[in-house]
Parts: sequence; structure tokens; C-alpha cells
Amino acid sequence: MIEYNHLKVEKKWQKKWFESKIFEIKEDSKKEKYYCLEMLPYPSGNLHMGHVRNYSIGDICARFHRMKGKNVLYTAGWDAFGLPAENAAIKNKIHPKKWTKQNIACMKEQLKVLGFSYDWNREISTCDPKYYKWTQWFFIKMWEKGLVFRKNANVNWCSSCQTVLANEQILNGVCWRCGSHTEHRDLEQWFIKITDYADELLEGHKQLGGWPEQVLSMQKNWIGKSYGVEINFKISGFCKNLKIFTTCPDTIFGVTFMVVAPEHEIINELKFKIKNYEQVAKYILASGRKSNIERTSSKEKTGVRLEGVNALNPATKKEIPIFTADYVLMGYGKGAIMAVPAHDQRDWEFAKKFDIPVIEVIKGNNSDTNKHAYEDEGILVNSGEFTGVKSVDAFNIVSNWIEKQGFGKKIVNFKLKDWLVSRQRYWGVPIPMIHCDHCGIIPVSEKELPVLLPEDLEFTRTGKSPLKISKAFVNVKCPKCDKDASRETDTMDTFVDSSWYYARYCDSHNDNAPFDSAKANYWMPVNQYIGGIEHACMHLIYARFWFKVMRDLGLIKYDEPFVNLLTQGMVTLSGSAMSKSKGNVVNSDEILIKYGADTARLFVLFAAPPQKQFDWSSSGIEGCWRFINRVWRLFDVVRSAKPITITDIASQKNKDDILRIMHKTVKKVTADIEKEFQFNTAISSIMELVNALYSYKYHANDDGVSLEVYKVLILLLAPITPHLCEEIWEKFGNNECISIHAWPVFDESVIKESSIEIPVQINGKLKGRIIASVDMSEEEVKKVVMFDKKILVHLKGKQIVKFIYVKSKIVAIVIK
RNA sequence: GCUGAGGUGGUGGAAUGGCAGACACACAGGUCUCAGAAACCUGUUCCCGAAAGGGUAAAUAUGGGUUCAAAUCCCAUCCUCAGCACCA
Repeated sequence: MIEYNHLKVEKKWQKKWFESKIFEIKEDSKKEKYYCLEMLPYPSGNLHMGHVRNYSIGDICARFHRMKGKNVLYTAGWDAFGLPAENAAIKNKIHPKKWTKQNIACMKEQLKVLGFSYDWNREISTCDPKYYKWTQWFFIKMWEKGLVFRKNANVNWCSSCQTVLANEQILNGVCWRCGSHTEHRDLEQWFIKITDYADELLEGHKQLGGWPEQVLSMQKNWIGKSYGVEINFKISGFCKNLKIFTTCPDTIFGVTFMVVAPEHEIINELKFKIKNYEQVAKYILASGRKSNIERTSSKEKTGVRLEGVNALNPATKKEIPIFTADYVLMGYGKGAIMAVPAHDQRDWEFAKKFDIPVIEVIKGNNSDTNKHAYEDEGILVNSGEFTGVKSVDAFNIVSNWIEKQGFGKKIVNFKLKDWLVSRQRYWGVPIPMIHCDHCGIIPVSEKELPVLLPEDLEFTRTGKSPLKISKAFVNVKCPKCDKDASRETDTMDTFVDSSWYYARYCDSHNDNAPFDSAKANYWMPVNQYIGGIEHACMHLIYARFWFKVMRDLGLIKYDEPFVNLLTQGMVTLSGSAMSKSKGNVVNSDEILIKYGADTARLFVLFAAPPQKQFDWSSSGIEGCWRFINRVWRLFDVVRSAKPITITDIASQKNKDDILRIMHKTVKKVTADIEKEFQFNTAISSIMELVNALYSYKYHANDDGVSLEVYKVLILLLAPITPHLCEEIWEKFGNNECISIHAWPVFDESVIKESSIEIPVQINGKLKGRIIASVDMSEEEVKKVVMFDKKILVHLKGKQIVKFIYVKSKIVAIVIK
């Protein structure tokens, strides 16, 4: 047989698959459906090894279930709007659309070269007006349902570029383009009321048994439901109260100061009373340059007292100072806290720095609030009438008292914030709204959709949104009163685009609706969703939310979009995530040319279990390449009279051995792919089968066992290295593609062995092994052990305290 | 800082309470060859030993605990990674 030529073989089969349309799929009520989905990629330009890993996992799942006889939906598309295209436009003077299209073309070519079994007929791109028409349609539906609203929110602002900056465009507190200090600025922006679904998003976790526990746990903490009390603190000499939220109302007697976030409106309202306003304003400006992470993670707490302003502790009736400090965030609770330094470490550190009294109100076993905040349970002290109450009971007792006194009420609070969806940028879905001086905000009428993104615009270096400059875009007539009005120029967050694409795949070309409900109800929910762990919270919560909205619009009948989730670990390069912006990307091109798609796929899956982070190293890829050639050469071996491998007699396999190993391998590979996604161990057991087949004695001399085992081997390998397997399959004279051939089955009775080797431990140390038959009783096993010379040496002159036999696993003897 | 993962030979990893290191990589030695490549064979955690074999207290980040038995369960500490809401 000639040497394996991956370039020729891979091209041949990719062409055959394409021409025969075997991966193009339709609804078929007679067949069980299987929807396999990978997270929508951003077309950055090149496929890197992280992509290769993600899609290899997906393709194997799709191919495996196809061979299992299911009707498999598996396709691809592009999350094509976003900041990098705009950055490229500014830097290289290339239109975002052109840049994006080029990247898509390039990446699509690479996906094809990898031999993924996508139904390309269903491909979508979120920047295609045919797609974003429906993104806009959903936005209007949500507006009609009251799920879209406007409010002021903070943005990063560069005053020299006169533009809003993304977090990523700020490097060490300065603008990426001009290097000047950034600041915060309030803008009226568009929000989606995801918090209306907060409870259901939590409850829905019960239906997500096929999700990793860690992701559910991360989402739970992200949604952050907590029960607490909203309390109004009086400010001396001021008409308005300071509202706070606390989950520990039982510590109210220990409140010795208050902290408001630097963005809190009350600072401005109290301006006339604050004696050191200049100092406060300076602090606010400085904290505006920090990110939330910097603010909350700095070890040294900072802040400024609002001199001349005091609040009143409603429990102790004592006056307490008010500070502003950036460790309190505007986005959580009320943006203000009652600080209890004795029982919150952050407050404790702040109190120590500013010399504020620490009053212990919960006494625990080892509590010493002079040294550290005490955050555990205990007995209330220094708490007036509540002194002596157990802290576990105090939440209810004290919060009832607060409600009765009339200065607070029990509420449920969520960490989850409403979704800020507007962006002051060009390359995104235009928000389909019109501002009319007479009628207010009016949605664009459905028949006018999509609101097209104008393309013939100048990309200047000033950073101003081209949409704002385009008169043709901005100036419109009000749909209601027909007077002059202006079009909204904000575009949508790209997370919006990727919140419903999985439903569009069910019916990608529909011009009359986002998708046909019957089709979506056939394919949805997604059986297997695959993507990076970094999306555990944001994308996976947004998509779940959007799906529930689609359900409430009557478009779909299920509650959850993704039944099973596999979160793959990142492919990193020397420890940090591969990303184009960081410039640490390993492209797939070189590997594909040198070794081919099958080797690349085999290698990324063999290198590590999919959930684990994988630090890139190409060492080992040679071994995968050798393995593929070894499988290829086996074709001749199984048909020849002699094995080519010269091995010592002991390791040679006979007919029973080889059949048992084969059935075992089928069982192991099936379970590894189907249940555990342990492709690395599936591959190593296939390698073991190959090794066994090389050391099989008979091959062509023995009634075709060798051929039978080899064919099963090729079937097992088909989802992983499909090109190689198709080629070998064809050599056997099969006309039908292996890609749609039935998956092999195994026979448990062949796997079962009658006698096995059992290790013997004495006092926890391995001292020998015995051969026993599987169905022996403990007594019988003991007899065998007691006749074993090696074991007896250790037992001589000792007393057996305990004899343990774990069936078919181990013998453990305890001696004195 | 908060939340969630992870730490096993020279390397990737296997083993989820029962033989630590499967399967590979790398390395070393060998067969074939004029030679090389390829292919094939043998060895390879560490320590002692030429080997057979041994380790009564070697070894799964570190220290402690539970158990006949711990990489696996519990507690504490250290380190690495991911996410933290305008990167996608």
C-alpha cells in the first residue's frame, strides 16, 4: 500500500461530503433529533488552536450521534459585529464590513479544511441585515412588553477624543488612542429588564442537570439573590434619607459610619453642606479612573469623609459620619452601605484607617474584634433589647422590629443588574427607535425593518460615531405624527446578537419571521452546547433570558435553550489565554499543511481532557501523526499472512484476547464520548487496540477475525479522524460513506473474564497478587491467599486482626 | 478583593476511596541500512542494586486529620488560571 497522503485524501473527502450534501439536514419526525452547537465565533481573522479544540469536540459529538442514527443539526455562523472591526477601521482605514467579510471568508476556508461536518446551508452572520432585521424586531417586541427602558448610566469617556471608550480601550487608566486620562460620564442609555427574569433564571437551574455544577454555581452567585432589609438613615439637617441595603440587619447597633459610592447622587445634593467638597470632588474624579475590579481589590482602602454631614443610627440614636469610598459600588444594592466594622472585614479595615470606633455586637467563641472583624454566628451584645438573642434568629427578630419602627422594610435583592445594551458605536445593530419631540420615543414600524446600517461613511480618527454624523441616517419623519424626528444612533451590544442565533439555525433563511415555530420546536432545545468556560455567566445568562422571552412571545414551547453544556478549558500560550489583541495566537495553518486535519483534531483532543485548560505545546503532535500512519499500514497487515511486528511470545495476542479487547474498546470509547467527553482516554484505548492488533498472531490465517476487529477500529476512529477512516472504508469496497454508517456495538459477555488478578495489601502496603475466579466467595479467596508463598512470608508469626475482601478488587489484611 | 476551577514523573496526562504514573511525548540503547530518514524492538517516577530484587518511614503543592486503605474525603496554608457586567 502506498504511503498515506493526507493532503490528497482530506481534500478528496471534503469534496465528496460537499457534493453529496450528506451533512445537509431537514426535519424528520421519524428520527430522533440531536442538536449539537458550538458557541458562535467572533471572526477575528484566523482560526487558532482554541477554535480547533472547540469545533473538534463539537464535530466528534455530531459525527458520533449521526452514526448512532440520529437526525443531527450541526452548523456554523459568525458573531460578526463588534469592536475589533471598528478598531481595525480606525487603525488601517478599512471599512468594518470589508474587514469582517474578509475574516469570515478566511476562517470559513480553515473550517472546511478541518473537515467539520457542518450543514453550511444554514450558515448565518449577525451583521447580515437578514439576520439583524430580527434582532431589531425582538428589540421592539421587548419595548412593547415593557422590557426595554432608558436610564442614566456611566460610561468611560475620553474628553480629548470626544468618545465613549470600552473597558478594553483603556490601558492603565488612559485612552488607547491618545493616551489622555479617561473619566466617567453619565449618558441616557438603553436597558433590557433582565431582572424581571432573575428568579426564573435561578429556578431554571433545576432543569439543567446536564450542566457542570461549577457553571450553575457561578451563575447562582452572579444572579446573587439575597434576602435583606432596606433601611432609611436620617441625615441631620437634611430633608432626604440615605437609603441602604443590608443582609445583616441584626448588626444595626454596630453601625458606626456610612459609606456612599463616589457616583452616589446624594453627594451632589449635599454639596452645599459638605465643607470639604473640593477634596471630595477630587476623590470622585480619581475613582472614575479606576475599574470596578481595581476599586474592590485594592488592599489599601481609600475614602474621604463628607465633613459637616452626619447620619443618625436609628437603633442607637447616635450621630455617625458619612464617607465616600470607592470600595462601595453604585451597581449593587443602593450604592450606599451601613458600615459595621466589627463584623465586616472591609469596613473594619476602613474603620482602622480612619480611626472610627468598632463596636462589637455579635460575640462568638473566638471573636476578637480588636484584631479582626468577626463574620460568623454568635450571641448579640451591645444591642439594646436584643442583647442575648442568637444571631441566627436575630435576622427575623430585628428586621421585624425595623419594619414596625417604620424606618425600613424587608426586600429581596439581586446582584444581577439590568442589561445595558446600548453602545455608542458604529459596527453593531442599529437600535430601531425614533426620537420625536412631539410623540416621544417611537419604535420603527415592523414593515420598515431592518434599519440598515449606512455603509458609505467616513471613518475618521476622531472616534465620533459615524452614525451621528450621517444626516441621511439621523433625519427621519416620526412614524406617528410624520413631523421631523431623529433616529436613535446607538447600536446594540453584540451579546444581543448571540442571544438568539441558536434558534435562527433551525430556520436560517426565513424572511417572514425570526424562525418558524414548528421547526424550532422540532430542533430545540440544543442537546449539546459547547464553549469556553469564560462565558459561564454573561453569554449563558443572556441567552437563557432571551429564550424565555421568546417563549413568552409564543415563539417556542420550551423553558431552557441548552440541555447539556460542555465548558471547554481555554487553550493558553505560556499561561495566558490566546487572543488576537494580545498577539499570543497559534494559528492552525502550519499544522494543517504539515500534518493535516485528522492529526490536528486527534492531537488537540488527545493532549488533555476538554474541560481542562491546555497550555499549548506542539510536542506530541508527531506521535499523533505516527499513530495515523500506523492505522493506515494496518490495512495491509490484517490482510497479510504474518504480523509485521516481532514481539516476544508473552505479549502476542490470540483470537480470544483480540476479540475481548475489541469489545472492551467499543464499550470504553462509546461511554467516553457519549457520557464523559473524555476524548483523550477514548483515543488512548483506541491506541491500545491498535497495539494489540499489531501483536495479534494470525491475521489473514484466522477466519477473518483480524479484519473484523480492524473494521470496528476504523468505525471507532471515524468521528475523530474522518478523512483517514473514509479512505480506508472505501478501500474495503464500501460505497456508503463511513460518516453515516452505524456505530459498532459491544457484547458484555465477551468482555467478562473468568479469572482475574487481585492485589493483596498487608497493613496498607501492596505485598503480592493472587489469581482468583470472579465468583469466588470471601472464604475461598482467603484460602487462596493463605496458600500464597509470598504472602505467607509476611504473615509468619503475626496475628491476623482483620481480613477484608472487596469483590474483584482487592484483598486487605491487617496484622499485629 | 469577590466568585469558580486547578496543582500527579523530564513533558501532556491516567487513576474519583482499593495495584499511583494507563496511553503518548521526550530521552537512552538496539534491529534494518553504504548512510540517513522511516519502521520496528527494549528500557525509562525517585533512591539502593550489575541484576534478581528491595524501599521496615520515598513519592500525587505544603502541613494536619478521617479510614484496614487517601491523588481521591475533611481542615488549614501556599501557588496558578478564569470571570467580575462596554473584549467577545
